[in-house]
Amino acid sequence: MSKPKKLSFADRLLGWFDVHGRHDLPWQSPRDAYRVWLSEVMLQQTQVATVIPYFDRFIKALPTLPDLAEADEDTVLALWSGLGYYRRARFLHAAAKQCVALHGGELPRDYDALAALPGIGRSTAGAILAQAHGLRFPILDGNVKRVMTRFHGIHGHPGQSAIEKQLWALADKHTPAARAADYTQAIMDLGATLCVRSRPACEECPMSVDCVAFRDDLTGQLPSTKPGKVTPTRQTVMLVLRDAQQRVLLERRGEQGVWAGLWSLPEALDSEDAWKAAERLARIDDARALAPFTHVFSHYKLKVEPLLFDEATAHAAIADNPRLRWCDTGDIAALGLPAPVRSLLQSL
DNA sequence: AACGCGGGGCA
DNA sequence: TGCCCAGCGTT
Repeated sequence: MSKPKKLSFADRLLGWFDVHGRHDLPWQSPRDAYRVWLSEVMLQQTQVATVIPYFDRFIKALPTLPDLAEADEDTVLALWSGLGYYRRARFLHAAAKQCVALHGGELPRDYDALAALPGIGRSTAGAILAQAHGLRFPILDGNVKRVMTRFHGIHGHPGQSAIEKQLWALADKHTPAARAADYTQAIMDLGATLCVRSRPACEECPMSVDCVAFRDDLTGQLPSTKPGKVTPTRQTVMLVLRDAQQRVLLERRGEQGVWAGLWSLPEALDSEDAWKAAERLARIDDARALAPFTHVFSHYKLKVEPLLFDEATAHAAIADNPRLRWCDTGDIAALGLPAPVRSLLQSL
């Protein structure tokens, strides 16, 4: 006796959808390509609840694709007003005109022709073909990405091309030949109502029995967040000139750029430059490298190599420079210093 | 205040 | 190819 065959991803999802899915969205009835297209473009940027009134208003004013093509741009933009991403409204308008000019006033049923229209990429083309015509095409919007990364336990930011490729393959694998329209709506509904970004409702989710993220308690880590931009690393040598009274020479930074206006240490590009710079500031004869450290800014990292010049004797000339001053510990406490510089000086 | 959203456009 | 952008909603 053979075991009962395990339900496929699509079958389980569709079973849930029939009971709990959304069946009364305005673009579901009547479900034509123009309405699906409009809803998809609006939904690229905005959630269902917000989209509905905009969709209703838009479709009432411009009920068919030729109506949109003939409308003037101001009308289209006015109907879009409040949704943001106005370039999409312009693409929508331009695509409608192209459909009138090239495709008999209808959206093409051919994937390549559809994806060639402005504002329609792979996912939107798939959604239109699946939802309006029941054709087996996958979609990969934010909902599907979230469901796939969690269900399969895919680590790595979905924006990375390798991850995205993997997600497309999984989205395609799970898309059934039968009920393609319902499946497309079902997976979006799952992502929008249960498999939400924070605090997903796994207890109610029909897919959790086979979901890797649920099994391994990873729903909080998946999908992986966008990695911080690879920040460039810059280097600097900070000069710690200390005189016989243990005072340190501080230099006020310029008004532009990082740490603007703060008191900091004189800097040099490298250790060779550091000697020259130090000799301009004081009479010195000995240097000792201190422990280097890296300071992280939002947009770059700064590797700091501090160089200590002890027993420095100030040149008379620098006394006249208001941007330079010899400070003892008490002075330093009262001045605005960048945190890493303060910390460096305290460690001396 | 930071992040995410699909697709287009640019290096 | 990878990256930046748009404008608003969500967290």
